[in-house]
Order: sequence, then C-alpha cells, then structure tokens
Amino acid sequence: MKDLARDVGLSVSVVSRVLNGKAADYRISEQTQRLVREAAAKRGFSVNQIARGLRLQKTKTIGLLIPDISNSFFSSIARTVENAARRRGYAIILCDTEDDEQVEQEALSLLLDRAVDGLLVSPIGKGTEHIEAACARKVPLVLVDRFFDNHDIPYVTTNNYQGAYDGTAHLISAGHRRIGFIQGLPDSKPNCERLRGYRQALKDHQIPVEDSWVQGSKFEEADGYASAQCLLDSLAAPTALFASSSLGALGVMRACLDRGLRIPDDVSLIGFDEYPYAPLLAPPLTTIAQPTREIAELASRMLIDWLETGEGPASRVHVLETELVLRDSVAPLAPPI
Amino acid sequence: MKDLARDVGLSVSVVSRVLNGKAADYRISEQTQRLVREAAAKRGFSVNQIARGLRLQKTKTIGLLIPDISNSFFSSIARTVENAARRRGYAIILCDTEDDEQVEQEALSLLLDRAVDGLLVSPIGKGTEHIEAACARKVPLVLVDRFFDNHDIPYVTTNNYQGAYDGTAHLISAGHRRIGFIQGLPDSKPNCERLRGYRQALKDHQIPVEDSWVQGSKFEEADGYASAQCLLDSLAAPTALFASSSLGALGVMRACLDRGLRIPDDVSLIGFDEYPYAPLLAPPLTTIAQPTREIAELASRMLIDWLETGEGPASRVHVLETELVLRDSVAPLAPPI
DNA sequence: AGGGAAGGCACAAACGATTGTGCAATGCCT
DNA sequence: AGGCATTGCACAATCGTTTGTGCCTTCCCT
Repeated sequence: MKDLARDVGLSVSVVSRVLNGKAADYRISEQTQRLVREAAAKRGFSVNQIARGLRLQKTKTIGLLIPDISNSFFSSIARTVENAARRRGYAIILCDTEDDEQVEQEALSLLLDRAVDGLLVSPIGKGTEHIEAACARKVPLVLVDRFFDNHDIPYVTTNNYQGAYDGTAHLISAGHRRIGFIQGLPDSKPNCERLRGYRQALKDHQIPVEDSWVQGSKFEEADGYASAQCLLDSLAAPTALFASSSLGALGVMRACLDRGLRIPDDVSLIGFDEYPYAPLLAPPLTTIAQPTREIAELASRMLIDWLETGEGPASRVHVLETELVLRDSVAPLAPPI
Repeated sequence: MKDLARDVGLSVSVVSRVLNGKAADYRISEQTQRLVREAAAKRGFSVNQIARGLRLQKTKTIGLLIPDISNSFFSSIARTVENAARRRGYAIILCDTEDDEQVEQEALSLLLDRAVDGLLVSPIGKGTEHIEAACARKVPLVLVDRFFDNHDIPYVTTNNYQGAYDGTAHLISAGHRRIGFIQGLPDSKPNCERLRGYRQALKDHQIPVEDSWVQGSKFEEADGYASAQCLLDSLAAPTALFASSSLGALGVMRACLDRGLRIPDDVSLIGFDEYPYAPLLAPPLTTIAQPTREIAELASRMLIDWLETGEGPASRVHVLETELVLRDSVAPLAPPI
C-alpha cells in the first residue's frame, strides 16, 4: 500500500480511506478517489489482512471445530458453512478434533491464538472448561449439532429426541418389541437425546427397556460392527436395531452380512442420518434425515450476525426437525410360530 | 505480552526471546528464563499469531483449495491434511470452490490476502492464470489430485491412467465389448487420464472406440444419472459402464434402478474411488481405490518441508498407484443367444 | 479586507510481536 | 588500577494497516 501511495503521490492514509469507502467522511476529492482506485485496480492491489487484522482486532476468520470431517454429516456442514462464510467475506479455519478431547483443546488454542473472530464448534461433549474459557475471552461461539444445556452458549441442533422416538415407534409399529440401540459417543448430547427418544418410545408402548439392548461407544463403523455382533450374540437377540449414526448403521450392515443375516428379513434396521448412498444400499436404508444444510446455514448466520452487530442471537436454542425416510430396511415382524 | 513483561519486571524483548527459545543466543540468565516461563504458564499466555505473522511474514497457515468437501474423496484428503498440518503447528484455511472457476479465483485471493504460507490446491483445471499468479508471488504451492503438466508446479496424484486401464481391462476380460464411460469434469487432469486409460485398454484389445460411449461433464450424481440414461437409451447400449467418479457411479446405479436394470446381470459397473459404503451397496461395487491417505500425507509433507526449508521438493511429480477392488458389480457377459 | 468555515490531504500513533544494537555492570587479567 | 571481555538486559525500529488530529488552502460572507 505504501508503494501504491508513493506511485500516486499521496499518503497511505488517503489510499486506505479511499479503499475502505471512507472517502466521503474525510473529504477526499472525487478526482483523487478515481486516481487511487484506478491505480489499485491496475496493480491488482489488495490489502494485507494480517496487518489489517492486527490493527482492527478483527481477522474476518471463523474457526470451525468438528469431530470428523470425513463423516458425511460434518462434511456437509463444513461445505455449507464455508460457502456461507465466504459469501460474507469470512475465511474458515478448519480443525478436525478426531473426537479426542486433548486434540480439541489444542485445536481451540490454535484457533484462539490466530485470533479468529468467532467459533462454530461441535464439541466432544465431556469436558466443557476449554469451551467456556473461549467464551470467557468474549469470542462469539455457537455450537452446532452437539451442545450443552446447562450453559448459556447458543446452539443449533436437530430434534434428536423426536427423530429417535419416531424411528423407534416405526419399528414398534412393525411389530418389533426387542429393539437394540447402537449408540455413538455416550457423552454427546445428540446421542443422549436419541437414547432418550428411543427409551421413551419403548415406554410409551409398554415395552420394558433392557439396559443390555444399548451398546456402543463411538460414532464409528467398527464400533457399530462390534456392538451389533454383541447384540446379535445375546440370548434373546433383538429383531430390530436402531443405529444412532450413519457409520453405526454401516457397521450393523457389515455385521449382518458377515453373519449371513438378511436385512430386513432377519433383522430390521434404521439409521440416524441421511446420505446420498442410503437409497442404494443393500437394502435401501430407512433413515432419520437431519436438515444438514439448514443447521449449517442457521448456525453460520447466527454467528456472523453476532460478529457484525456485536450482539448475541436473540434466541439461544434452535432445534430443527428430522424426517423419517422410509425405505426397505424395516419389515413387519413375522409372528412367532 | 506487554502485560506479562510488566508483571515480571522485564522488557518485552526478553520475554519474547525466552518464549522463542532464543534465550541462549542473547545471554538471558537461567533465573530470568524460569521467571518468564513460569509467569507465562501461570497466566496461560500464548502469543498473538497475527502480530507474529505480521512481523515474521509467516502465518503458519496453509490454504486448502478443493472442489467439493462433501465429496468423500476430498473430505478424506482434508482430514489427513488437517491432521498432518496441525501436528506441525500449521492451521488450515479451507476453501470449497464448488468446481466453479469464478469461486476458485475469489477463494485464492481470499487466501493470498490472508497471507497463507503455502497452498494445497486441487484446481478446476480450465484456467491456470490465477494459479500461476500465486506461484509468481512466490507462495509455495503443491497440487493435489488434479494437476497441470505443462507447468513446473509440483503435484501428487493417482495413476489415473493405469487405474482406468485396469478397470476397463477387467470389464473386457469379462467379455464386455460395448463399454460406456461416464466422465467427470472433462478439463480436469484426472478425468483426462482416466479417459485415456479407458481408450487405451479398448484399443489394446482391438475394440474400436465410439465417441458416443463417452458421456458426462461433472463429478456429480445427477450428471452420472443423466449420462447413464443417455447411454442406456442408445441403440446398441453398452453392456458395461465405467464411472470416472464415485458420485458418477451412484448416478448410474440410480439410473439402473429406475429403469429396472439389474447390476451386474443386465449391466456391469465399475466406479473410480473407494469409500466405506461401497461394499454395502446393492450390489457391492467393484471400484478403483485411490491411496487417499498417502496422497494427502505426501502432499502436506512436501509443502511443509518446502515452507520450513525454503526449498521446493526434489522431485516434482508423484504418482501413486491405484488398486482394483473386486466386488459384485461386474459379471461375465452372457453370450448372445 | 478580515475572519470563519469548509475542503483536501499528511502526520504519526497505535495493533503485538521480533530482533539488531546499545549500554551498564561485573569479572578477569596484567 | 586500568582496560577489555563478558554478562544481562533494555531500546527502538519494523511488519502493513487504520484513524484521530492537525495543517495549509481556498472560498464565502459581511
């Protein structure tokens, strides 16, 4: 910018003001403005955002902290967030926490050190101190998908409870009474809510809930596989399974395949999360679809509005509805012979 | 840092040097070092990377420019890159170009304005001027997956030619002679190479190549769907299809489903790209697997080494091998009756 | 013509770090 | 005791912007 100023024979302050549209406020003549603008265009000048960030204490950057970008749910979120952010002039620093709390803390520090203006976080769920610390530093933060309800951090998520309730009820209405639940990360809010929905659906239909029907500990395919094996090994094996995640459902399918169990003839299956492959699986999977795009759009809008107005969102909680997508992985239970 | 310096009664220069491990070079006493370090630890101090970046002209940030993060190939790449980068102290600014050249240019400017130290990019492929411009600005850049071969920009990619050749040869060995090719973005190098491999395989088996057998224009499911419809509508419809991408293969499967065509009985299918769902599709899909993790690891290592040593990679081109993963989507062609 | 207002721009101090250099104080040698 | 190294630290410039303020003109009004 100094070079540019020298070239046009003006001071850097004039150049800066022209380029920032503050020419009128400082009585810069039309002629000078044109001069500056043309020179800037000709030299392809663009401001150094680092220096600008230092001076303004605003980096026009948002930190996106998610557990697993290779998971289609989060990669959809990331895509939408990135697009929305870029359209409003923000860059996204991506951190993948690998569902590891240690990594989450490190990544958070890395983001804070880089002075991001705001954060979009889908936290592991266990420890909340580091997240609170970020809030204490007055960095606007909105939680996505996973959230805390004993804090006042705004969030946008899915109605996980209702989604799981609907799915479970669907299985029950098909005649199933022994229904297994393949869970993900037990501490994460979405998982808790899904579990709650599952339990409530059973209760509402006078089906006693067996603790052993709930298996699993991570949102991973291998974990779903192991959990399914475990459930199907049990004496009174479930006739239907509800997988709390897309990867969990995959694991279940693989377990059934390996055991020669047919879906839905031998065991019915519903998976949380919808994705492009679901309709083409063997069999096409009945799923609980989340409004991924809406979640990401709402969350980014909330955050960016917050950044630009300086005021937090009017309402703290945003819960979007799921949709039960019926396909072929659920069959009526054959009556016992 | 100024506060910290005041608290311990020292100058900021001393604090800076201690924290950067340059104490010895400047004869800072052991005692002072301890004092500084303890105070820093107690106050949870960490340096402002923005200010540091301005002074050092190094932001410890890498720009990742990819066409579609919701595509499993790229999300795997992103995950691996992010992990590798974070382990070496670098943050990743993610930009999703949506396979749009306009967006690619804007995103590139956004990254350059933010003074990223280096770039990892998978370019659209058509225009190369903006990419060259970045190189001209002496920003280290390595291409991932997609590349240019008439430039001296280093890249790491897959042996797309051989992968497509192997897949096509596999179809031919199953007796197919009318083989359609569902392509992705025609200008992109991987697509060109795959097409070349396909053509060469046909030629090597004395099968004349029909131009009408090559359809498609984007790496998207809808495009694959339309292309498959078009091919299957033709008079002498192909008995086998080779999809140049995972999403393309999905589109083909959906097209077949809609037409009541069974895979592999009525038409055989091979798809480029492997992903967790492939073995569970109906039918399990025969694919050409790319070494995604290796590509991403090699590319990030090359770039970061470049950043730290100041010297570009020793060898410019890196081509990793594919693997043909046999499943159930290819069947021997039934002899004509 | 003198005075005040307005117009048009330049100066210089931040922002928070890094780093070459300078300046005391101490120690050692002869 | 005087001189020279060495030790231990502080000063201040710098990175590229933004922005409050100040200064010189020109103009208009009475």
